[in-house]
Amino acid sequence: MRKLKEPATREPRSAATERRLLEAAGQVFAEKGFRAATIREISQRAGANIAAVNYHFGDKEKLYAATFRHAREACVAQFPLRDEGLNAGSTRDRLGRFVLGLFLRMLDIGRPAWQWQMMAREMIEPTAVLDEMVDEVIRPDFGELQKLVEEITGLAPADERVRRCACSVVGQAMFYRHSQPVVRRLNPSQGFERADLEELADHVTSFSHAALTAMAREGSAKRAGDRAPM
Amino acid sequence: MRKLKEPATREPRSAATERRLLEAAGQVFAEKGFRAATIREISQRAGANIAAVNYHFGDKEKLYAATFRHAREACVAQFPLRDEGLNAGSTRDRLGRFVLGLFLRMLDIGRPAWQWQMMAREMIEPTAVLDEMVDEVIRPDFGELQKLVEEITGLAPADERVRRCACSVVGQAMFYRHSQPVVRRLNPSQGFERADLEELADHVTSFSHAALTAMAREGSAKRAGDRAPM
DNA sequence: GACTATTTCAAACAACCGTTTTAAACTAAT
DNA sequence: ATTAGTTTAAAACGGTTGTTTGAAATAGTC
Repeated sequence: MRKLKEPATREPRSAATERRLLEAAGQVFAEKGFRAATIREISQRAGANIAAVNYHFGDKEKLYAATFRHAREACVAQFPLRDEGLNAGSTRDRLGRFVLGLFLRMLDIGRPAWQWQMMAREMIEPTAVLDEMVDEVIRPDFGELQKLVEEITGLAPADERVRRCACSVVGQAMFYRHSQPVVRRLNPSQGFERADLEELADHVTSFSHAALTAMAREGSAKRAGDRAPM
Repeated sequence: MRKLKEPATREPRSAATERRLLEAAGQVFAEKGFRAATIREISQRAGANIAAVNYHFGDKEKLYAATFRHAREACVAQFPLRDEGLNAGSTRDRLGRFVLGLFLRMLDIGRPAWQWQMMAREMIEPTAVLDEMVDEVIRPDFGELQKLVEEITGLAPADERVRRCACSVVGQAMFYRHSQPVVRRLNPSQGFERADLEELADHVTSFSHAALTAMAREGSAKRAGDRAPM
């Protein structure tokens, strides 16, 4: 049935078409969505035969899962949010780097543009690949942000306000991705080049930092008082 | 060809099926998306014939546009964000009412649940109905929020920070709608009942109000200085 | 009550989808 | 060169889609 020997030297033929297939599938899935995307168009863009998808990936769903995983790994590798070097500096600097990383992941023009479009589609019709992404990327990154919020506010880890503040930070950045068509219509002069993203990240950072430090003041007043952390 | 007289007394037969068709179409479009939704299922749920859609609305796209418009008008009528009575109280109270209104529009269980799912789809593949909604609903509501931000911060209307702050407020609330699958996975205990929405709105309000008042202090320091409002 | 316009119904149409099939082309080791 | 194994190619198969058709049923008017 299958080949038993695995030379593992290099994969010259089939691996190349698989890569072209993944690349084309990412673009088409992002543009059209899973249902509207056709294997015929994907194969055509990849310069492969119609049967190539079923031969290399089994069926359309498995191609979709493989494409999503491929995109996620490329994106995370390009813009890491948790790294040893990211723990240096003041809490304000660390927050700024986290927010800028979010913006670059989501909106940096160039290679991974269509990946977040697939992510947006998963928000509407979640499949198994979303669970995978939450477990392996989003939850750890979100935990890192929560720790940062705890440091700035002095709130206890179990305090629900920590999670809500982290949601507030992420939500501000996410808005420019998931509501981009509205943003572009409300403010056509808003650009999304690298410099624009740095400006937006700066705003979100100072906005959030101001809110967090204010919560630190009021939180410390309450912490000694009636509400006991769980 | 067509009827020339228009009695306009009442439309007993065809209007009823049109309404049932719109209702069913909203649910199916939200669940499956435009492409995956089938006229057969819509007609079946509405208790109408397969040809009814093409007879009453022309084709599938026109049914989609009509459905979106129908949903938008119902939602805006139920939760107005700009009203004479909403201008009373402190700026903090007005901000709180605006944010709570946003949450109720987006997440209040019951009737208009699927409408925002259609909105989310428009964010991915914008059509002409999005332009219509931006012009008639979003831009006026957003302008109201901008005026509120100007009052709290004391910034000039032309200052870009006003728009960015308004985006920060809206983005926090929008996060719980457009990233709801992620929120539910990150925090399964997060509820979306009326009481939960009020809690979330309270958090977003105080978070934003703190950031805005902080910006008011630093803004007034700068306003006397180098940067002149345009 | 007959006549006309409007609405509903069942059936069929052409087009497109994902998938399968079968054979040809290619690679690489004997 | 031959042979086995892997990859590509073209064509066809069911199945589903939006839309159209033409007749039956219903409403309103003289």
